[in-house]
Amino acid sequence: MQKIRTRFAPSPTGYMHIGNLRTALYAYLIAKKDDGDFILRIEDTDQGRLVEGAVDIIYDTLAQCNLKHDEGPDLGGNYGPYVQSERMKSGIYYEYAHKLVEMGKAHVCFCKEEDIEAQRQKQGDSFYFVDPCKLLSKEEVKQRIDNGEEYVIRLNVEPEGTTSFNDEVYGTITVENKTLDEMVLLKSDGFPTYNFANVIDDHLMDITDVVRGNEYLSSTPKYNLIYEAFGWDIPRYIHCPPVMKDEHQKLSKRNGDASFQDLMAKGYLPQAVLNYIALLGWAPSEDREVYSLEELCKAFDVKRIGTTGAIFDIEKLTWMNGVYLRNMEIDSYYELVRPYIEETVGTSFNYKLIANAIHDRVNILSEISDMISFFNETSSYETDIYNNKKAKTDPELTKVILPEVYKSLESLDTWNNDSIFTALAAKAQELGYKNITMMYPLQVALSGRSVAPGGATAIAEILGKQETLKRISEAQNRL
RNA sequence: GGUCUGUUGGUGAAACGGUUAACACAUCGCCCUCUCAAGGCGACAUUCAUGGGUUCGAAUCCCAUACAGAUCACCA
Repeated sequence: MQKIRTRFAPSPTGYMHIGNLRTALYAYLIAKKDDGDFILRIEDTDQGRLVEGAVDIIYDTLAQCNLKHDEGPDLGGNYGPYVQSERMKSGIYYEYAHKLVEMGKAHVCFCKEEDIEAQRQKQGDSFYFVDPCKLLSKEEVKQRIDNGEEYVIRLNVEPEGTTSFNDEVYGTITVENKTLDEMVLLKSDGFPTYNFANVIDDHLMDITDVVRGNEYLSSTPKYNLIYEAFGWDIPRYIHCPPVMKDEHQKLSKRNGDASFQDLMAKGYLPQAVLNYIALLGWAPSEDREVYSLEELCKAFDVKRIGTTGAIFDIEKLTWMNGVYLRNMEIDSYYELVRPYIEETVGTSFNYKLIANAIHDRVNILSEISDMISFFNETSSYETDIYNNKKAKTDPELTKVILPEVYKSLESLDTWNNDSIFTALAAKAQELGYKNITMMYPLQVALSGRSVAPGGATAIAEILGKQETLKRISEAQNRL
């Protein structure tokens, strides 16, 4: 069997959007499932849209996601160059376009763009462009070119009959040829059109599976006409449904939607993002959702790609990110979280203890700061924060609880979560309270919050004996 | 407007003519519990856009309608 080769062919716009990343993921999975090659090709023929550093964003994203390409501008390979603007320099597109003319599959056209447009306006929907230049004799064409007249090369299309192709996800699609234009292959400035360059490159690079967004579904018959004109093999097509922002709009830069970079900045993990977007438009055959990249390679099946646009749900991504954080190997987790902890709390506390306290509570890294900021100092609060139904506490009761807590802790020699808890639980029993009645006021005294990450005793352990006692006294003074 | 494609709960989705229409997120309960989480348990679509067929039997097949998206460039 022929080796599978897929490609990711982004244009460097300086923004890796989620739909694009997913297309890259699918292309990668399709190749890797069968030990194929995944190729990166940069499509930068639109010089006007070129953005500084944009190519690096593409490299960085693929690297962060561990989507390793086998060939590309940075790695080289047997099918280079891998940057379209460089390929253009060798004149391949020009040559292939003219070859098609010689073969009688395309023709030179001198029509003015404005004239065609005017005609289109006049005739409306019934418009079908019949190119008078098709009838020109070879000699006349040559002469006009020699005279310096501008021209384009257009594909010949017979208006009769239909063209159909098979898409792996959408099935067989048939269109009438008369709806197909005699598309421009080579522009009057000598540059190829995107569609033409794409076909030439894919063929020259031996791409077996073309993976792209379903917005290309309508133009695929045109692509096939080019393949057929050359007598080339048509690749397998895998058109992916769009990733939507809501029912009506795709996720896009224009709408200010999150890019991959934005998600990273918010503290999402690349693996979680990848896992989540794999599930947008594709469903595994087993009842499972959490997959590593490797596992995705095995489980992925083109046949299970859906046909309808999927709305990007940040809440589910957030949940999944939390799953990744919780499932992480503990030392990696410490290292990952350490900078976030030290950034808001400094190095005066044991970062591992704090990391443990927030382990089950963090879904995205950017939440950490707010979660633990009270370790620096408690924010101001009203005394009615001590009113707690479940703990049956109120400010008055707190006035008697806090001194008891203080006394118990003051005499404690061993300072850790267990010893603190044991001492307070014993005290509670002695006084005839439920544990929570002792713990809740302590939590408030130490954190200034009604809700805190970790129990009161865990917080006390992290703060240390001295700071704990100090905060209890301060809290008493406020009452 | 022409052409192409699609339509299962708030969201992602499964189902390949016969099930009480999986599962996950979210939501809401309960349990656990020193708060909140995490974890456990449970609730949540009499119904698969609508209307017709075909069939003993339809979310699944066919046809119409509605709605949505894509595409109709010398842009990529």
